[in-house]
Amino acid sequence: MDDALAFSALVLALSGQLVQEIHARVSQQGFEDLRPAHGFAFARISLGGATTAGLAEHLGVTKQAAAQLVEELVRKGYVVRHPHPHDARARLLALTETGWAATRAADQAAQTAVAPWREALGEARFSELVADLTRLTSPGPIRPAW
Amino acid sequence: MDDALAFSALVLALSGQLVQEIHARVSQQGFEDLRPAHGFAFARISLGGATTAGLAEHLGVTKQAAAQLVEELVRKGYVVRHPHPHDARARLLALTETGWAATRAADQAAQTAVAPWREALGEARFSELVADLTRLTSPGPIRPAW
DNA sequence: TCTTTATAGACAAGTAAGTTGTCTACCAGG
DNA sequence: CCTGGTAGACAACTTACTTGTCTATAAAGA
Repeated sequence: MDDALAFSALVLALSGQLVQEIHARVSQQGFEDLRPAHGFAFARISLGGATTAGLAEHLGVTKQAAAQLVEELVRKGYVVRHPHPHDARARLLALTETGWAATRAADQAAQTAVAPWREALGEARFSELVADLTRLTSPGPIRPAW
Repeated sequence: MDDALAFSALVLALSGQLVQEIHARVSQQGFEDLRPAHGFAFARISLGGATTAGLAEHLGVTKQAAAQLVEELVRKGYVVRHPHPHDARARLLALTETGWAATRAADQAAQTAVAPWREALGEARFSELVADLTRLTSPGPIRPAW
């Protein structure tokens, strides 16, 4: 077979489509100043205990880039910096209520975007696919495709 | 269920992984001055009849961006511009022998990158998945995820 | 045939989101 | 208490685009 490139292109197209769809719905809910990358920052920050440097590693960017992103999110009111209890150099990141609202909006948008796949595959095959994805996809930084 | 965001993240991670793996192998074959985006340009140009403006539409970028990309590929010896037989404004794009060699390398790299999926799913389920992808993924411009 | 409108591509400048490089303040292990 | 490592800030630079404008050519209608 030689549909390997086609398969890759399709997966890339699908991921782009999901990202775009989620982003569009989140924007529509009033969060127009957020970009797709912000969602992955929110996901990390919402777990608690995140610092700028930790976020940088999670996102696979330099800490300078992460610092810029955090600064932007703070300025826009989605994130606050708290003093770190055990390290005077570091700041603990946390979501504001607005940040949580955006996170909930993204979650709902993702459900809607993924719904066609759930339907098309059926719940069983969908779960299998998720399992395969979890197994075969090496856990790495969350980054745009290139 | 609320694994919709997780599913999206996994698909994104997978596409990034495929792109990176293909890119790495192509680089290793001696094409170190190519980026992932170039591959999609090659794919369009190899079909024949491509112009800069047509390429721009295919890639989902402005024609200025496409012109820069073409200029770069010409400078690096992967692409040549021929006069268009019926339109004195346009130039027909074509791959050089080096361009074809890079295309073949990418194809082979994709096979290798996709092989684990073929094995894990089995040929039948893999084909089903490709069919589902083809059906559910709206044909759009080939772009990085964001 | 002439005029209008659209298109291919070039040239120039601006922008977004990263990068490298350097610095200070603070931490932790010997 | 010194020495090497880390968190984050500040600055300059780079890349891969963008918008805006221009000329030459094409195509279609009066």
